[in-house]
Amino acid sequence: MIRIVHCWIEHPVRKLDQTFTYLYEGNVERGCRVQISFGSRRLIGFVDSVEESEESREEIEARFGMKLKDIEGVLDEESLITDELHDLAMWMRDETLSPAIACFQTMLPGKVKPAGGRRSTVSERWVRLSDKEVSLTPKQLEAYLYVKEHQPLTYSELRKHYPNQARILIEKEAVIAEEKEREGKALYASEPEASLPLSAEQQKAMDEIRNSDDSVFLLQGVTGSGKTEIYLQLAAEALQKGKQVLILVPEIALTPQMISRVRERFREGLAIYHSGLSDQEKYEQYRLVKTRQASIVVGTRSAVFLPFADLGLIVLDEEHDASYKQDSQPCYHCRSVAMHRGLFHHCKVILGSATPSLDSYARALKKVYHLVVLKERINRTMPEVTIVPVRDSIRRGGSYILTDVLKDKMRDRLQKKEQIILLLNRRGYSAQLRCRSCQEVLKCPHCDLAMSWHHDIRRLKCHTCGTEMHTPSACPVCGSKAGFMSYGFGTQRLQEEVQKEFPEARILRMDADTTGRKNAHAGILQAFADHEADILLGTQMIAKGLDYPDVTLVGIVNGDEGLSRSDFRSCEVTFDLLMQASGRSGRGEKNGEVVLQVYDPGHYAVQCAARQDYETFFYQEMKFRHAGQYPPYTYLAALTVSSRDQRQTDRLALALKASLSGNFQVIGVVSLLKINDRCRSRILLKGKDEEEMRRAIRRFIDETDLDLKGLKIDIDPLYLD
DNA sequence: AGCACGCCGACT
DNA sequence: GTCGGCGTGCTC
Repeated sequence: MIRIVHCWIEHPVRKLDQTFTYLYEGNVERGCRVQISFGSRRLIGFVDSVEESEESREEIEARFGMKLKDIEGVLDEESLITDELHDLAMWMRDETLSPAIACFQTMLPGKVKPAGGRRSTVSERWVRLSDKEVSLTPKQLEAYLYVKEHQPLTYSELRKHYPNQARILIEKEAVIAEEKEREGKALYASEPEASLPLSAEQQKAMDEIRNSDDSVFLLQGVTGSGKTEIYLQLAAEALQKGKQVLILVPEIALTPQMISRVRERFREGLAIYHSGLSDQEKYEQYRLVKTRQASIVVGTRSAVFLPFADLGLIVLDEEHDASYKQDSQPCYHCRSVAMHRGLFHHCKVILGSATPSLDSYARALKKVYHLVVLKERINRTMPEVTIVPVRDSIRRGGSYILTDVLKDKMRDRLQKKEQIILLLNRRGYSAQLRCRSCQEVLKCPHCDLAMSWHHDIRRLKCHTCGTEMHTPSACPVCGSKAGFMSYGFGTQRLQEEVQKEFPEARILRMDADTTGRKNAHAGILQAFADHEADILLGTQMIAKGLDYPDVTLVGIVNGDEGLSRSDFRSCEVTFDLLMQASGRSGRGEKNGEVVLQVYDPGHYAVQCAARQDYETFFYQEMKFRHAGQYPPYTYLAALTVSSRDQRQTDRLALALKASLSGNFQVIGVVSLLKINDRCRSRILLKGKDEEEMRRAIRRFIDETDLDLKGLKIDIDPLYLD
């Protein structure tokens, strides 16, 4: 018998996004990686399907009308993916219009990706008793009995207890040592904590979800209303039925509280999965899920692809968060994938947020999702919000960084020994430098964006590509040596200002510059939780999820800066940020307060956030979206072309525009800013029928003979600038 | 993407 | 006469 094997080729080229047929006489199944020769090169293939045939090789080749090569070797004994995940990859290929192999690569942990990555897995030495009788010294006998009691155990653990005996036991063959693939350990609570009592409102929400036959729920609960407890109690029920649970969070480093609450609650194994893990660690967590040693997973976007066999619940916390969308190929949205998997497993999917995305809330109002609302905070108090117009402060000769109102309130809280969070959504010291002579902003040599001055390292940084450099002695535009003026301010400058104003205060700064090291997030947050500082100051990364009972004042320094962006979602993003950040205040016994320093105090995003009024914001923003025919009233698809050469970029973009037509608008070509030395141009499709736009793009890809490298397709893009 | 094959200009 | 330019096209 011979096997006819159809494989995807490890090649990200669009033209090669098809299966190629090989022959193999040994055993191989769908979802294994295979070594093949392709043209003159040796590549890895990923098996899509296998046909068993009794025909001769010649008969098969005649049937296919071509000569077929043999598979040179099989890399995996068992399939890396379930049939469900295989279908999911195919669905993603359709949905995101990206090559199948790119979908498989996204789904699998680095170690077992079809392409790239170090293949070898880390192994570990394990010891167990042999059945050989040998004479031992008393100390050796003690070690021998230790193995007997604790086996199987690792060699390194035996060495820890019996450093001098371990090797001799193996030499005497009293115990056998063998190498095994290293396994991860699931986390458990040895003594699970009891559920917290639910408020009447929580109980009602819980019952509504539990007793409904709907599959997708939008749980909208104001910050501090106790959504997590509902997740945990629903999870407990699913686990009790022997099912698995997936809890998705936007960014793992910022949710230590979520992890510890999940870990302390259940006796079942917990796996943690996020992009900060090394390939080996990811692989271990993946194995934990596959072997069902872990029944519950807390993870970020990529965790949605773990090989669950029997999911009982999927939770997507902070469902509006932009990090659920991958902005490189395949540009998938974790929310859609989660719902797709929920459908397959017949399990409930809970989308949770205080500020649902407009798209989700609109769907909930249309009853596509089942809307469940929590209106009250557990402690029944909402923070008191003060809007402070920065212009007034400037007009009166005050600071444009810290207004007097904010300073007074900070002084008051510091005196009471309560904690303060200050949010400024910009890193660095100053935002930009301008030439004193020609007034041009100093830009990154690789991107069309302003360089930011970082005072601590006395260098300029590009926040987009990471380039660092010294201040040039002459202006690169006009050549003048007149020097530069700084404009705008970032977290470093804010820290300096606050320290000047409150010399006694202990300040922690948290932004991309102070959290570069692994686990630096956790360290800073822990220090703040332990009251090692009075003020936590940082970028938007401190706006999400944190829960510190002694924080009674949150100051948002440049609250509405986001409104000046040109993106159609900028109001929504700003509103979310203000709401989320305000929610960090007054979560404990003491009443909380929030100060919003803004330039446009009348803007509806600011006004609604100050009143914690999601509904009014929603309807206002929907009017704006309707007027501009933006999502959720229409669907968008962004096609971005990039290359080193502006002319080449334009050529492909224009060809794209010329050949795309259908019942949708084609907007552009728009030239975007250069990033990392790549010129970029974009075309935007806007229409009522998403599938029709996909069909048109697919047709173009199939029929064009242009070189499509550098083309990024993003169906339903989140940001346009 | 590679790496063939392929059809025209300047050299020993 | 040949060496080699990189244009076009294929890879089971």
